[in-house]
Amino acid sequence: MPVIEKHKVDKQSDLYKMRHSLAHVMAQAVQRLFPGVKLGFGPPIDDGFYYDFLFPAGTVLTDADLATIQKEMQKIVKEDQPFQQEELSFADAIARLTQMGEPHKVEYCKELHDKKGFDTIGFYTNGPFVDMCEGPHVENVRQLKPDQFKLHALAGAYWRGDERNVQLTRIYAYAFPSKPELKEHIQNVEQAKKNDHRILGQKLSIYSIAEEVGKGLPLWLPNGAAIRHELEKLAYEMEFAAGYVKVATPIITREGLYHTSGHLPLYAKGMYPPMEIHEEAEGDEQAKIERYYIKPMNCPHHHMVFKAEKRSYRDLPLRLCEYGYNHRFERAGTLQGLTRVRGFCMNDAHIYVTPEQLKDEFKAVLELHRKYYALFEFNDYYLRLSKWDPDDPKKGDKYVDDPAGWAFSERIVQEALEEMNLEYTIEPGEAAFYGPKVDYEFRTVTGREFTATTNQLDFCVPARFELEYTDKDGEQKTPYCIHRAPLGTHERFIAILIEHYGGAFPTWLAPIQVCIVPVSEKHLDYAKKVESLLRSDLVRTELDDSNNTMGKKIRTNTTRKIPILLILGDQEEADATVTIRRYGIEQQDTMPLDTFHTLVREEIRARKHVKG
RNA sequence: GCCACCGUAGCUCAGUGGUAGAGCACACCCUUGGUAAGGGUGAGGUCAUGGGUUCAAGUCCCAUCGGUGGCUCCA
Repeated sequence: MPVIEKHKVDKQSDLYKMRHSLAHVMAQAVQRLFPGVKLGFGPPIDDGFYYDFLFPAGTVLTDADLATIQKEMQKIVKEDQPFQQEELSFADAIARLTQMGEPHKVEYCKELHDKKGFDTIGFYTNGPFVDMCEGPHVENVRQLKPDQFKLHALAGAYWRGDERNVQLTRIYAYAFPSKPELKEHIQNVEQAKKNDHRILGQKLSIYSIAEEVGKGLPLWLPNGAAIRHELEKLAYEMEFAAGYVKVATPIITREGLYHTSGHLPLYAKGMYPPMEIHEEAEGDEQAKIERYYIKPMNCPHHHMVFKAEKRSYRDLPLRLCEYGYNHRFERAGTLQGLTRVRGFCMNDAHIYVTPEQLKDEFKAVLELHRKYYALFEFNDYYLRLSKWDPDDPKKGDKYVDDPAGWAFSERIVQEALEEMNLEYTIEPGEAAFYGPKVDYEFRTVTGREFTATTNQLDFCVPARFELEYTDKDGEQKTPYCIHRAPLGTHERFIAILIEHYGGAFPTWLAPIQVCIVPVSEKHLDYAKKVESLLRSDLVRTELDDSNNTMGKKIRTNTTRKIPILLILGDQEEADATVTIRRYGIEQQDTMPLDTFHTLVREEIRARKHVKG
């Protein structure tokens, strides 16, 4: 099955031409307002376009300048500027770009010629503006509308995305065929912000990040901890059924282990610096220093668990699982809510297998994903198969040098995907150091894409740890290892869940599952009876005994998105019934307390999602 | 880390150099209510932190800390 193409762009579409042309108009406007500015790239993107500029030294662009540039653009599109295309020989192109004083364009032009084999280079001219460009464009800037675009963001962007290069100033703009479509997009962006896990996470008291604790180190409030508990329970049940065994390993560890694993020194910058323990050795002036690191991953520890006992082929597959707490020193600027943090808890497992078991076991992992994702009703994600890049000149630093191992591993993983009938993209050069991987990619409501879970085939590290099992023939052999984390980390996964459900969780996952609303204080005794009945059955129940009117209590607990409200008044108390009001469902229902008790228990057990 | 913006009560925010404000939330009182906001009273702030300019700084300047968006969707 199908290897799918991501980001397929129709360059001949009117939308593409329009956005691309507007990018040129923006560059022209910027040149008018800031003489001496140098150009970077300026492509159309999903919701508009951007252009990168290098401003003359001392010029700092601020948000206020965006409005000015926008106005200048609106003037330009009213002028009569036809787009004219021409093809220049490579030598002429270089001469022209040099004369224009565009160093970045010269660099890219050379690359097009030297590496991509272009003989001629395209240029587009509209009015006084000339750009090296493959097009296509609209015929005349008059076809562009002054109200179809909006400059909205200013950002630093390194030339070619490499921080060793000069930093350019990027201006982002939205652009759509018409003003109403632009307006709609802006409204959608606003709406999406309301489902942002950072907003809902605070509103629903799920997590908090305190400056005093540290950036990227979230505190889980009781509501968030309840969700974590449910995910761990789910994982335990699924993994237990699939033959996994749970292990537990420490958070700090002596440095030697990370030399064995290869994390040191290669991955050191991604780890918190070591703790040093100074020990006076007896009769020795020299103090010994022992270094401990906080673990960034669980694999070395699981390998040590494997090694703790003599293993036989009869023990395999050995599936060691742990919700392990890891810390990584992520760059400050990349941290974001729960999706990018420095401390996280991973739904990790390492599966040790013989070569014969490898494919089936990898398929079983993919099957586990399928079950989880069906339960959560996820549909907005895609799979990515990451391979090594044998043509990469720096492959020696990036990948273990074992072409046969790569060929075998990649074949196994790809066959597993095919046999599971899954769609995926292929990303050459994105593999892990020790093997190919299959990642599940999600998008946040704010449009940022990230890896939710990763599954890797490791044909290398077990040997570094000298992991062995005794095979049927009595020989000592090294197992393959599958690293997998279908539920990712609590942090990212709960961020996904918050946005996926818009904070309105299914009952089993909801931090508060049932909230009891007594009609008046007279009904508190009955309400307490119902509360303790449900709580004794582990239903997360809360009683709203506040001195508020009923309407207010319903409003308050509805805005908390609690899945089930129980209304208890004279009627219910007299008949030993409850009146159920579900989140997002108009229709109310009154039923005997016993019936409700059974119903809610079953709904939670079966992890049903009752929707309106 | 780098670029831009931001930081005022638990939360959302107003306050453009001259005595720190509102709504929600919270506490207490009245109200004892039948399906999305009953009424009253009160408490709560070294205006992120530190330094500077000024007769005077939440407001202007600098630094630090923290947050938000962005840092190859490539002519």
